[in-house]
Amino acid sequence: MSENKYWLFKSEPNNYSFSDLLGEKDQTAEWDGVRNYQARNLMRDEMRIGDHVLFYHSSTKIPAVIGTATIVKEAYPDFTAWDSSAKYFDPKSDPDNPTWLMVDIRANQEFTSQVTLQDIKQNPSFQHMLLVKRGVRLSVQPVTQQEYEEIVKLGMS
DNA sequence: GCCAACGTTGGC
DNA sequence: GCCAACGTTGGC
Repeated sequence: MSENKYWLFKSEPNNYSFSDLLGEKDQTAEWDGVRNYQARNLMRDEMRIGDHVLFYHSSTKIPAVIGTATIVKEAYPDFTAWDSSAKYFDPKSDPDNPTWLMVDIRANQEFTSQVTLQDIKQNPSFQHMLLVKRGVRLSVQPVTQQEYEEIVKLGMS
C-alpha cells in the first residue's frame, strides 16, 4: 500500500526556515499563508496525514532541499487570513466559507548535506520536477516517490 | 536589484 | 469574457 503522496514545500528561510520548524513544540507547524488557488486545492484535495514532504529553502543564497517533514494535520481554515495584522490578511476570506486553507507539518529529518537547486538541475533523475520547470512557482508541489527517495538519499549521504 | 513568468484584478 | 495593468515569485 503506497497511499502516501510526496510533496515539496517551499519556504524562504528569512521568513521561516527548517531550523524554525525544528524549534517548534513537537517540531510541528501550521503551514499558513498559502494564497494561491492551485496550491490550496492540492492541500484540500490531495494531502493526507502521513504524506511525505521535502522542505525547500527558496529566495536564498543557495536554494536547496534541506530536510524532510510529514503531514500531520489535513487541510483546515487558515485563520491568519482573518487577522488584519497578519502578513497574509485577506479581507475577502469569509469565516463561514474560508477561502484559504492550511495543513500542519512535523519535521522528520534534517539532511546531513543539502541538495541544492543546482544539484537537482544537473541530475537527469530530476528533469521532470516542477521545481526546475520554467515558470512554475507553486509553493507546494507534488513530487514522485522516486524523486523523493532519490533526494533523501542524496541528502543523507 | 533585475526581470521573466505567472496570477489576479478590474474596466469595459 | 477579454485583456491591460499590476503585483508576486524566485533565480540569478
